[in-house]
Amino acid sequence: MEHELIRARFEAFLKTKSLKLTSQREAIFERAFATHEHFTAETLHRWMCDGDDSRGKTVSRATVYRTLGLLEDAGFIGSLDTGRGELLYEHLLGHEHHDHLVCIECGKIDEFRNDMIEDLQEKVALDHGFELVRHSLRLEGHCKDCIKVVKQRKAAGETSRA
Amino acid sequence: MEHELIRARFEAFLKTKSLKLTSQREAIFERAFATHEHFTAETLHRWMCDGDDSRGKTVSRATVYRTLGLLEDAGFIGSLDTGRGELLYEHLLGHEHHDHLVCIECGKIDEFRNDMIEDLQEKVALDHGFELVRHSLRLEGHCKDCIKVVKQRKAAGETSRA
DNA sequence: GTATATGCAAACTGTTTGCAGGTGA
DNA sequence: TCACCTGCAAACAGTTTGCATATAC
Repeated sequence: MEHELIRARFEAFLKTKSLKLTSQREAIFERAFATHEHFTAETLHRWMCDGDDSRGKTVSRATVYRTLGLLEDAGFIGSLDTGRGELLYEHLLGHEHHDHLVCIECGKIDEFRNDMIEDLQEKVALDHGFELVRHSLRLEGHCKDCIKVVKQRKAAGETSRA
Repeated sequence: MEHELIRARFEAFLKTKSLKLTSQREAIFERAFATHEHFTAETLHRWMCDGDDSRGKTVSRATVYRTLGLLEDAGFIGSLDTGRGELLYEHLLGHEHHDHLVCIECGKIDEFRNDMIEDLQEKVALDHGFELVRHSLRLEGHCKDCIKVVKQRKAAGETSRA
């Protein structure tokens, strides 16, 4: 989806909700859609404070959290939890639904979509009398690059716990 | 699996790790395996303080967290995040691997197992060069009982945000 | 003009940690 | 005995909130 179009939708959304188009909301929105990575609220805040954004507009932490919540409610961005007490965001518009592969070694995140899994989930929900609203599927393991590292470490003799 | 057997495994585990069988660890272990519900560290702590446990042994919050971590590392219990900054535990022994259906209305948690989904996950990981270590799949929606409630609410006129 | 936003700092939640004293093997 | 544990309270991270001030419409 074109950036212009997404931007227009954002403005329309604010209008219909009688929310104001403030410079902060604009900056946060732009920054969130400028990246194709996943990011935490904290990361986004840092990006904006560090002037990594050309506009150099700084925004308070509170506003970042508030605005991300807003964007999520509106469906512009989605969140997935890292499994360790943090929320990762990603923009959704212009992006098909997908699930994630997370490398537990280096943190890399890959995306995938598998329609067969999606269909089976629907079926499972149905069988249990559930009306499926959303799902979160996270596959965790070692990515291509880390598999060797992990193997080497094992070969070098275990010193790990558990 | 028999309780006695699980208990024996727990003691064996402690022994092999040179960990001590303290009254606190014993009490936490027993309490965790006495329930078939999912629970948070906080909940378990409350259960124990409230003397809901016949032994009335109280244990500090810190020890509850430490012991649950221990039990998780050892594979006695598993954790799933609620999606909102809390960890839910469940005991694993005598319990096949399964995934969860969560009602976003009443919080009810159902379990399911679908081998086809499991296989497809392996396939996806393989296709991406990942070595799969674990996964977390959470289906969220409205359970049988809540579907009506939600419908009624909708019929009664939307007052919700977003 | 006024409802809505913002920034700040303080509050909150779930969890972890340092340390002095206690306890199981 | 002595390494390992515990309880406490303080520290932490991520996030939310109350309130006075600022701003979009």
